[in-house]
Amino acid sequence: MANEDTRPLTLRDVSEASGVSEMTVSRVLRNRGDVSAATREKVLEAAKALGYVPNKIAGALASQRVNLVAVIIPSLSNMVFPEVMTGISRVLEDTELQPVVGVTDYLPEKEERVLYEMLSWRPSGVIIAGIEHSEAARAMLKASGIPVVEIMDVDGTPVDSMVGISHRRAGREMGKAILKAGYSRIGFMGTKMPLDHRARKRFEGFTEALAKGGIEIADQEFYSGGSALAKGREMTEAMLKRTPDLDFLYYSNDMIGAGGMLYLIEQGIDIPGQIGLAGFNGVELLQGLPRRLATMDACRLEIGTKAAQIIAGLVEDPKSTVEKIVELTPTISYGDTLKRR
Amino acid sequence: MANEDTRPLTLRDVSEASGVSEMTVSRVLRNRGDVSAATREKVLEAAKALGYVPNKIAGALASQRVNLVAVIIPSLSNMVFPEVMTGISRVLEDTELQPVVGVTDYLPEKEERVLYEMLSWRPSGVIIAGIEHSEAARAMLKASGIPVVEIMDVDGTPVDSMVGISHRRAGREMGKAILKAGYSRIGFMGTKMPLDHRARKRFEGFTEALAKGGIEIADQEFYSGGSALAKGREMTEAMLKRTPDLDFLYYSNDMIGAGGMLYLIEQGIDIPGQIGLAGFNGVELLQGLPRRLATMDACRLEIGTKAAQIIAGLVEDPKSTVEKIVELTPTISYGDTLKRR
DNA sequence: TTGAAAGCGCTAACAA
DNA sequence: TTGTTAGCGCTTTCAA
Repeated sequence: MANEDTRPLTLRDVSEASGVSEMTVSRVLRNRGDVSAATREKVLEAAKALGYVPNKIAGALASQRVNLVAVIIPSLSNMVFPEVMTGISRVLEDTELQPVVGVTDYLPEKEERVLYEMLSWRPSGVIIAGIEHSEAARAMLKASGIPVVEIMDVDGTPVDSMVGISHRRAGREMGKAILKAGYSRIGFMGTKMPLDHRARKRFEGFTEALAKGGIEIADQEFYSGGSALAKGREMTEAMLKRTPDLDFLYYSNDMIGAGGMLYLIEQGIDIPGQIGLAGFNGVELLQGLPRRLATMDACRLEIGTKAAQIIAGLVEDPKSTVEKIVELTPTISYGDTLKRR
Repeated sequence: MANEDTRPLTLRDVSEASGVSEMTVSRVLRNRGDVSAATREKVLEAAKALGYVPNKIAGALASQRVNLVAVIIPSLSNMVFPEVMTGISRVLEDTELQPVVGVTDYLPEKEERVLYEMLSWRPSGVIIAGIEHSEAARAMLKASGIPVVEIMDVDGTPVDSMVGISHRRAGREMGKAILKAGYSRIGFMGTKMPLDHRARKRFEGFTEALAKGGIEIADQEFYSGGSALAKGREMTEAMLKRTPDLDFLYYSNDMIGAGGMLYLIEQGIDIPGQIGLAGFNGVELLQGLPRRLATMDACRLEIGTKAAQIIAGLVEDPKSTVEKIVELTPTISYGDTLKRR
C-alpha cells in the first residue's frame, strides 16, 4: 500500500511496521552486518508493503559517503561523448558508483557553474573533459580532495590525472599521411575553434606537419551550429568553387566529412584520385556511407573505461597509486578516401 | 587558499574565518533574509578565500528540498533523447531545478532500478519516457508524492500526467499518406520491438491503415544493434533481393531509412517513382543527405519543453492545476521520397 | 539584522 | 544478533 498522506516514508515507519529497531532495519536494507534470516524477512516484507524507498540524502550525510561520480562534458549531441559515457557506465556498473553527468556547452563559465554545483553534492570523484579550465575551476578541483580525471586530451598538465590522446599528434599524423600519399593542395574545414581546444590542437598539429613538408593550407573554412552533415556539404561546395584546384580536404570531424563526401560523389568527382578526404573520430555512422571515410579513431570507449577504472580504484583504496598520465594512441583508418602509400 | 588537510570545509569554517555566525553565513550564501552589506562582504570574502563549496547533502536534508528533476530515458545514443533533453534543460535553466538523467537501455528491470535509485535522492519531480512500466515502477511513482510526467507517448493511461504524440496515430497517418500516393507493395523495416513500445505502436497503426485500404505488408524485417545506417542499407538490399516488386519502404526510424536511401541511389533506382521511402523522427541529420527523406516529426523538443514546464509549474505551486494529457500532433514532411497527392 | 537551539533521516560506534 | 546514542552539516524556527 502506498502511504496515504504526503509525508515520505522513513526508516522509522518500517521499524514500527516490522517491530524491529531502526538500526536493524537500516542494516537489512543495506545488507550490512549480521541479521537473522527471520528479522531480515520481516523487515523486507514491511518495507515492500509500505513501498519504502530509502533516503540517500540522509544516508549520505550520516555516512559521509556519496557513491556518485561527476562526469562533466561539453555536449551530448554529437557522437563522441555518448560513447565515452558508455565506457564509463560499463565500468561503474560493476561498482557501487554511479555516474552523474553535467553538460557545459563548451562554455568555461558554464563549466565552472556545473562543477561547483556537482561538487556541492560531494561526489566520490570527478571525470571532466579537457584540460583547459578556468583558474577557479582548477582550484575547486584541487581543493575538492577527491580523485579527478581529466579526459580526452593529454597535451598539457592535469590537475590530478588524465586519460586521452594527443590531438596535436593526431593532427600531425594525419598531415604526414596526407603528404605521404602525395597530396599537396589541401583545404581544411572545421568548427570555429576558440573554445574547442582539441579541434584547435589537431589543427595546429596538422599545419605543423604540412609546414615540415613545405606546404601551407590552401584554403580553410570554419562553421558553427546547424546540421553538421549539411554544413559539410555546403562548405565543401563553397570551397571548391573558391579554390578549384584542391586535391585534399581535411575535416575536423567525421560528420562534416561525410557531408563533403556525399557532395563530391554526387558531383562525380573521383575519390581519392582527384580529391582525397579525411575526417576525425571514427564514428560508427560512417559504416553505412557509400565510401568509408578516412579517419582517426579517438579511442573514446577506452578513454571512458580507463578514466572510470582510475576513479573506481582510487575510491576503493585512496592510497593506491595509479598512472597519472594515460596516453592512448589513435590509429588512422584509410578507408576509401585516402590513398595509402 | 585551499584547505591544507583533507577534511572538506564547512559553514563553521567560514563562520570562524569571518567572525560571523553560521546562521548568518548560511543566509549570505543563499541570499535569504536581510543581511547588512558589511557582513555580507565579510562572509563572501572568507568563503572565497577558503574555497568553500556548500554541502547540498546537508542543505537538502535540513530544508527537505532537493532541486533535482529525475529524467529517465532509454538511451542517449540515438538522436531522439538528446533533443528531448535540450528542451528540458532550456526550461529548467530559468528555474532553480536541475535535470539528472538516468538511462534504462530499454530494459524494464533497469528502469525499475534506476527509478528506485533516483527516487532515493528525493527529487522534486520525475520525467520518464514511455507509459509502459512495471507494476513496481508505477507503484513507486505513485507513492513518491512528487510530480511525474510520462513523455513521448500518449497511447495509454499515465500515472500522473503525460506529454507526447500518439505513435499509433503516427503510423496510421503515414500508412494513409502512402496509400493515397498510390503505393501498394509495401515493405517494413524496423527495430526488434518487444521492448520498444513506441515503435511497436507505430507499426500497429501502420498495418491498421494499410488493412483499411485492403493491403497487407508485403515484406518486413527487424534488426537490433549495429550501425543503424549500415543496417538500413543491408536490410534494404536483402529485402529487395527477396521481394523485388516492392514499391515502398517504410522504416521505423530515419537512420535506417537514410541507409536504405543511400543504397537505392547507388543502385540508380528512381525515388520516389519506382520506390518511395519514409522514415520516422525528423532528425536534423537528414538535411545533409542527397534527398530529403519523407518523415514525421516526433515533436521531441516540444515534448521536453512542455514536460519541464509542467514539473516547474507544479514545483512552484503544488496545487496549481495542469493539463494531465498533452497530445502533440506530428506532421508529415514529404521530402523528396514520398509522392504528394 | 543577527544569533541560539533543535532537528532533518540516516549510520558509525559502541553497548548489551 | 540487536539496540542505543550521538552526530553528519546544514536550515528552520524562534528569540534577542
